[in-house]
Amino acid sequence: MNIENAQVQMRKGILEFCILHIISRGEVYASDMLEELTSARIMVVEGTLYPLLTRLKNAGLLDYKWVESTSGPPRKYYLLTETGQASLKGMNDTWQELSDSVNSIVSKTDKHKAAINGLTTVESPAPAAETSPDTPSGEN
Amino acid sequence: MNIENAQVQMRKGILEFCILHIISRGEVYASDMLEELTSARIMVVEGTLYPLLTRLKNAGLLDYKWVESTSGPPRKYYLLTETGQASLKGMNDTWQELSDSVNSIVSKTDKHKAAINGLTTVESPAPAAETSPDTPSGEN
DNA sequence: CAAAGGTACTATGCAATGCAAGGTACTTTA
DNA sequence: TAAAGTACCTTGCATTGCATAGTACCTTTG
Repeated sequence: MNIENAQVQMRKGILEFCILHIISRGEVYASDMLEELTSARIMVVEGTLYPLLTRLKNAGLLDYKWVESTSGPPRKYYLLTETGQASLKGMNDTWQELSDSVNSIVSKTDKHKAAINGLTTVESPAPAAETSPDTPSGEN
Repeated sequence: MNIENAQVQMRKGILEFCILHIISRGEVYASDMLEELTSARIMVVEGTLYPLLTRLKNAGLLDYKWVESTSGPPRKYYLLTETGQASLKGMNDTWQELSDSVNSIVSKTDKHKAAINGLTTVESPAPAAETSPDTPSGEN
């Protein structure tokens, strides 16, 4: 997949985790969540956030209350339910383990490159590998 | 989503990234990739890995060659194409930025909890929030 | 030599989430 | 009163990881 698509795919599961974190700090409405995601360089828009909030509400992880605004329509302020807090605890572990796993693989590659280059950190292109024609069975 | 599903969702995009890293170190076949994923605590099975390898091959990121085995059927040894190497470079940045984003959000929450608890690091349960009845419009 | 076991690989439909695009509704301003 | 700003909603689609069932080759055993 191309880089943009890779970014989309890598956000799956992550966005919910981030949202639960943001809401866990106290009641907050959608626009504030978007601001914080943007400042953390996770670029999402309302069309992504509202369906996610609805899904989390329906799954029992969130509750909300309407609050009148002094400058526009009323707003939904969200907070975590106890289910949501429990879910967030679990996802903390999930994220930590996944992140450790990925970083251990990445650092093995970096060490491998360092070893090949005699401890220099300059990356040199690997020699192009020859592709032999398929043998036992045809192209899949 | 529950924790197991969260793990599945969080792997989207990540698995390809890990596979590209593993293959970037030199030609390798599927069973070795599975071993390394397992040792990094990313538990996948053949039914997940082979379709991914096929997809990456079809996308031009990988090549393979058949190699006779001394103890079973022939094996496909995979290596990255130049496209695959370029893709991996891009995904390094994608992963790094996403990881930094998530960790910044997570650490903001931790600081918030520490502030609430008067700089102790012991987590205490947040008081359950009251949910008011819906007001301007019905339940979504 | 045939059957069984081990190993390697293939194919495919499904579940689930993030996304894009179009939309409604309330409040404020001109 | 209409336009602009703000807040929220809906829905179909793209994509990947997964589970399951399957094929095929090689080695070992009977």
